[in-house]
Amino acid sequence: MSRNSSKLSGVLHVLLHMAEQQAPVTSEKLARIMQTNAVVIRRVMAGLRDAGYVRSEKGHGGGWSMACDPATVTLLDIYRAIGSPPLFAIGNRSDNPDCAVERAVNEALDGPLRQAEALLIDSYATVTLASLSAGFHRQLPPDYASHHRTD
Amino acid sequence: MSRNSSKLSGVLHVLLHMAEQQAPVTSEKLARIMQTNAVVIRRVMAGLRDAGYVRSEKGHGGGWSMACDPATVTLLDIYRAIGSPPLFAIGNRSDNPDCAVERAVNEALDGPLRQAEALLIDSYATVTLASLSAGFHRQLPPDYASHHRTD
DNA sequence: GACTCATGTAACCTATGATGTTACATATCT
DNA sequence: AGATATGTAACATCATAGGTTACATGAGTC
Repeated sequence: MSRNSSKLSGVLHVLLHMAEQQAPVTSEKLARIMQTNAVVIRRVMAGLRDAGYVRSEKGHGGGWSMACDPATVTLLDIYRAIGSPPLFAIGNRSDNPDCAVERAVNEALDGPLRQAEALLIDSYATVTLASLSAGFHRQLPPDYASHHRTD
Repeated sequence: MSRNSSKLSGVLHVLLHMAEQQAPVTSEKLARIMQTNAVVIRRVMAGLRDAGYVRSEKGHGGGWSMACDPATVTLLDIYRAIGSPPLFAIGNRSDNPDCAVERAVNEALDGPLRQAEALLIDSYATVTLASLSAGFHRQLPPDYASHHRTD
């Protein structure tokens, strides 16, 4: 794992796996795929459920399933659904500095940062879950499931 | 302080203050300006010294002083001198995933990330310390020192 | 030479955040 | 009733950044 974790990357991974399944998938199975804990899955999926992108059902035969059309949901939608976590590791030391020097530094750094943020947001807005799935099936046509036993 | 700290922002602040001074400035004074510890200052300045942008002198009258022409040193130079810390808070869960789904996700996220990185790097390469100083003097012409007593 | 001031650096402490884990309540299906 | 799942709080663990102390070294002052 790289040092800068990304809920986004993990959530997308989970979503694509779910989209491949007809029946609901349990947190346990998803956790096995993601090599993490079922509670962690539930935590991170809560945002998607509240946003209406997935559905969760309790009891026998329960689990997680898609509640949206992957062709109409973008990476930006997912990013927002998980709470729009910070994109950048760098930023200003202080948001409202008394020091004029610091204000000048902040201004110089902020412009590019804002541009880069807009670029990321715009890019993610143009990629749908369906196009991600397509890209995935292109590179591995036949038996996608060979890597993860989910049962 | 915002949650994502930035050595870069802090270092630039220090540099601009130093550039205003003729005589060397001690770590203690810089620490007071930055509201931190002298050891932290020395730690972060070590990279700049090794890169030759500043000089440090021991003993009486010692401290930190500029060893470069602010007109020729860019924010990118400084960024690299402090070790090119990660720019982004998001990234891939895994760099070499066995899972084809995860590879597809990574590819989709990586492109925009790379573009955004290039944008930041290019922007910072066009801003010199001198232009930062100029921007600062423009917004506060007369007595810049009123905020920070350094003696 | 003794004294003071300053950096250089290792070692340690502390706070924070991300993630993992346990425990238990609740809902659903057989 | 019993088995299966989610929902969630509470706690444990780990990594990182930042702060602090301690002490060695070098450079001026007297």
